[in-house]
Amino acid sequence: MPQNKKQSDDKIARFESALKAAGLKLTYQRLEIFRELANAADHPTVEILHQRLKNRIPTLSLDTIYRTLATLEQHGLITRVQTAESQAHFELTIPHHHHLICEKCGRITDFDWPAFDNAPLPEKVSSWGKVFHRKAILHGRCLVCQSVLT
Amino acid sequence: MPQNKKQSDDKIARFESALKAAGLKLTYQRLEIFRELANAADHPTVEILHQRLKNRIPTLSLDTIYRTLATLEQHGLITRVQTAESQAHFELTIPHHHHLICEKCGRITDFDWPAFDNAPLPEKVSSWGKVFHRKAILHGRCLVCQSVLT
DNA sequence: TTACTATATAGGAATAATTACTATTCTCCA
DNA sequence: TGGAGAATAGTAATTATTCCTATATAGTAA
Repeated sequence: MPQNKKQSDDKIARFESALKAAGLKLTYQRLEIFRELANAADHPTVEILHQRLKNRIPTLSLDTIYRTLATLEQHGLITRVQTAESQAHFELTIPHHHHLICEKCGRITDFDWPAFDNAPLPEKVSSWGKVFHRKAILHGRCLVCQSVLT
Repeated sequence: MPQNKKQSDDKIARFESALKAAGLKLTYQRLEIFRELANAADHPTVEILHQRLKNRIPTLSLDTIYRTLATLEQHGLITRVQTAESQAHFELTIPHHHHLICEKCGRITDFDWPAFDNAPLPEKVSSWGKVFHRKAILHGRCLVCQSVLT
């Protein structure tokens, strides 16, 4: 899959220049944490990222992941996903995408909804203030969990 | 405001019968925690509820609030609000309402958006599974925070 | 390259939010 | 009104996250 490889390289390249532009140092840890998140189809937690990365980087500390994610979030490179769980989930910053959340397994799936992105907002909203981002979150049960009892 | 008083009584009455129907005991603490949440215009955290209630109920423990909210959430009477903060926020369960979140002060404001509630979902969603609830979350800056520097 | 300086990391300690434990109290029903 | 089971208060424990500090590293300039 040369196309996916190419896209992945693009992300890394953009990441590297974004770090430089922000005056942040390009460290092995930051690169690998970002790469892991970029390749993850799910929306991993800090703990999960640590599990996945410590094979490659045995000395990687949890604190570094927390710090790195916080730094990258501040610079808009990654986004903290809102869930009702106690552990925070993360994803690359991708505009205009929305979330399906299975209330049984908790998995978060991305989907696009251009009609929602472009729909006019209700009047009350303009009297509240200025909106920068909009997000749709759908809760339900995924096909896998529908086929499971209870 | 006899109308608001009436609505509040209605909520309490429905709450009491919901507890009975669920086989849960009607305790002073549960009633007051629910009442406080029902009257709150904001979306309080456990800590805030505790602050507000301990005037009336000095011995009320944090654990009771945590336990009570968890119980009421399990029975669908209240809802845990998804935010990026570490502390959980709660509200009465009210179908078809959405959230405006100010990225400066963090305050959560409710709004209605019937056009969103009734909009057709993208095709991909039906191949994912079955959707029970949909929610729109708008991030931006409220008028008060717009008038503040930085 | 090499040396320097400021930033980043590892590892462990500390904090914050939430949940568990247990003796006591209270609700509900007979 | 009494008794059984559920709920609470107070505290201890756990979980998620952040802080602290000595060491290591990246980026820069000679």
